[in-house]
Amino acid sequence: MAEILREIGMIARALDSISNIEFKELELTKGQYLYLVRICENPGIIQEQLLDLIKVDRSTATRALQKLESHGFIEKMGDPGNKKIKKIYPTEKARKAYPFIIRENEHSNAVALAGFSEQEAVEIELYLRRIRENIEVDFESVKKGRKRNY
Amino acid sequence: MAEILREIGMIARALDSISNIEFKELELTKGQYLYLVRICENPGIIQEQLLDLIKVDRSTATRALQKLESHGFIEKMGDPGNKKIKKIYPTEKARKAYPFIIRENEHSNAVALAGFSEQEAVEIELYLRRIRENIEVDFESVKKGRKRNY
DNA sequence: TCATTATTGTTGCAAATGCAATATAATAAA
DNA sequence: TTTATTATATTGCATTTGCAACAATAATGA
Repeated sequence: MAEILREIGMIARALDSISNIEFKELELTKGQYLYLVRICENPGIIQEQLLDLIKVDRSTATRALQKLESHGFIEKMGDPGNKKIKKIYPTEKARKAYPFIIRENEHSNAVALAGFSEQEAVEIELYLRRIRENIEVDFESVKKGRKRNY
Repeated sequence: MAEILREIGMIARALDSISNIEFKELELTKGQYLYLVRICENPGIIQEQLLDLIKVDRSTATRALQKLESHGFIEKMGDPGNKKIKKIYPTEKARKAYPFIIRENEHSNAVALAGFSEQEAVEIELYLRRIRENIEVDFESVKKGRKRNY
């Protein structure tokens, strides 16, 4: 069987590291850009849905969002219809930062896919989506404490 | 242009999270399995080469290796011919843990590639290798402080 | 209805992470 | 040879990370 875990890990760590370094000039610290882009694209999203888009621990998200809020990037609003949830909205400051993040990400994406034909790029995107869909099932269940057998 | 960064990030975080949870029964804490497998497969490797195989910060690696050593998983030995480097070797304890890690990783790999034909699996492995080779150039240079233009 | 379970969110604490600065040895350059 | 530069490894410090435990509301079921 082809081995893809290590390559994916290397790529993800390298890309994340690059982004974290480059986003310091936006006064975003480690990991925050992940939340910021998704909140800008999904204003009113709640934390639990955000977890799904990012695949990170609940508590990590709570803390990251607290920091984003205290630094004026987002606002959390309670919902009168459902007191359990808090809807998250980007501030003007976040919307200002957004294009820079996207531009950086697009650049990294282009670097990553250098030498790929349009055809190949589409193909790998589809492959990755399938892999993500495959693995998120186990992620959910292991996070909930279920044991896998192997 | 196809967008692959987010999928890769989600997959990597999910897989890493699963592994970290599952390797607690080996008394390995977050991230340590990464180093352990590579040291078992490359006995005598030095930290600097390990960074290259993993894509992580120097200082993070130092600390992870210190912990692995203090917990009896590895040994670091100075080289008489080159006093700058320290060769890293797995202990018996590490070699005992190794097969479990591999088995878990192979399982995750199989889950990730569920529904892929042999042909597709090979194809994505090659794609990922190309992407990793593309991105590691930027990783090295950004880590060294060079600014990218975009 | 009322009890049980699931969902959503937060905190305590211990640990990992990573930038910046440092140290030391090896190599290159002057 | 002496100086400058590069390679390798470590540490200080501030921060993020994440399991476990908790809290509060909502949804389900008996």
